[in-house]
Amino acid sequence: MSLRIYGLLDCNNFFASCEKLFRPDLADKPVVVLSNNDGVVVARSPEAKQLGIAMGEAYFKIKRLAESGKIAVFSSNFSFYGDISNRIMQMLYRWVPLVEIYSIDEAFLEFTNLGLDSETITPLQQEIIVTIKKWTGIPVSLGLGPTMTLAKVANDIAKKGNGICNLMDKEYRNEILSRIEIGQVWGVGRRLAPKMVKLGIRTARDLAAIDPLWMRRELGILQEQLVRELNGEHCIDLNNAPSSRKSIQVSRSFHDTVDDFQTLAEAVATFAAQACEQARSDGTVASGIYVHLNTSRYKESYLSEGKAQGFDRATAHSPTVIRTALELLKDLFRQGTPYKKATVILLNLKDNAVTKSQGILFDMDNKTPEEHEQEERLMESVDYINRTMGKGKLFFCSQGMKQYWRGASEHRSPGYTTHWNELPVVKAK
DNA sequence: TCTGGGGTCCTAGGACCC
DNA sequence: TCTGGGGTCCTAGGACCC
Repeated sequence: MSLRIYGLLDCNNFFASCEKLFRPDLADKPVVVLSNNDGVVVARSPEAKQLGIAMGEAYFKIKRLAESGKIAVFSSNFSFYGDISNRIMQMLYRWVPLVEIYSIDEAFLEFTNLGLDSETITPLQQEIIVTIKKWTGIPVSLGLGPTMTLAKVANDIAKKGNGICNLMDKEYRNEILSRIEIGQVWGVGRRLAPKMVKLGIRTARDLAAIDPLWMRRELGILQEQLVRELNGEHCIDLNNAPSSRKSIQVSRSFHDTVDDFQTLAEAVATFAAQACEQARSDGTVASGIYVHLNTSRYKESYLSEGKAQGFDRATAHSPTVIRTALELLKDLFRQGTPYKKATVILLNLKDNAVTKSQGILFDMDNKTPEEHEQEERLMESVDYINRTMGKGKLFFCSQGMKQYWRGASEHRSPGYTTHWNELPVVKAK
């Protein structure tokens, strides 16, 4: 068994970098991207970071700066970012056969058994980040290590430096780990960090020095793995199978609180329909649905409750799912409550083809196979129309026309690469 | 003033079974 | 007084990630 080599590639300030792509005038200017509803900052260009704008800062706090033209502000434009992300992810297979797309802006790469040595690996790292920048315009960084956890650490270092870092060497690794605060380590969040500090673990190096079995008893199996991974012992494997997600979640915070049933029902119906559309496009069906409501987390009277319901037969049929969602909503709804957010989750998703083949045995919904067939064809037509005529052309009346719950998105950039009529235009002089 | 959205996995506890 | 010991399955909640 040869030593493993993992890489983590991460796009720098991804959303902000995307927004700069087709706006050369913003090349050296501070750019920030806002969350849904233009609520808070979710991405910042290096220039914006330098101005002291924090991640998660409320938009109203920097509105002045934006209006004076000191910073450029964008609402998030996920279909655009998703498209750029795809281009980058596809490129990675030029260099490695095994890729795990970890998030919209990150991927793990496996360099094991590619015949690389300490001489050849750095030039390859360099080639990857330079080529991606040249071909897509997005700056990326690439960290290497013998485990995925160490590749993550390496990436943190790479991002702060010249874009590459290699932690394969044990001595260098230990030196780096002693400079990484415990809360920075992948898998140590805001709850675990204080616990670890109490146990005297302040840096990643401290954590690596702990007896893994003791850690298992103290904090659990994941933390045991973490200790081993930091020591170069590989526990977590690349998951490069096509992702088969187990749930689909659609939720939104409302710009203003919502206290009437009708508005809430329209939102919940819309989320249910969106989730079903996603499931159908993945070829999956849900065994159940969960509806959740909550008021503002930051108010004293914080209320957060949800309810689940199974289906007689796993389904992605919008009308059925919407009906169930609205029944659950009726149960949950409390008159006079200022709701801030609603969530719909499709649970325990299964492959539609497999479910169908077993369907005859387990059907409990009293429908004939022909009726199921009909439902499916109807959904196919709806999806077809929405795909070709534009998203949301066809919808269910329970979703409502007014959709008061929808908030602001005032700074959305054009769909440069995803909408024909928003393509950038090259002007000839 | 405002304070995102979408996932995964583990753990603990109860029900139930042999 | 004593009133087994496991195992599985499910769910809710907590923790983490980006």
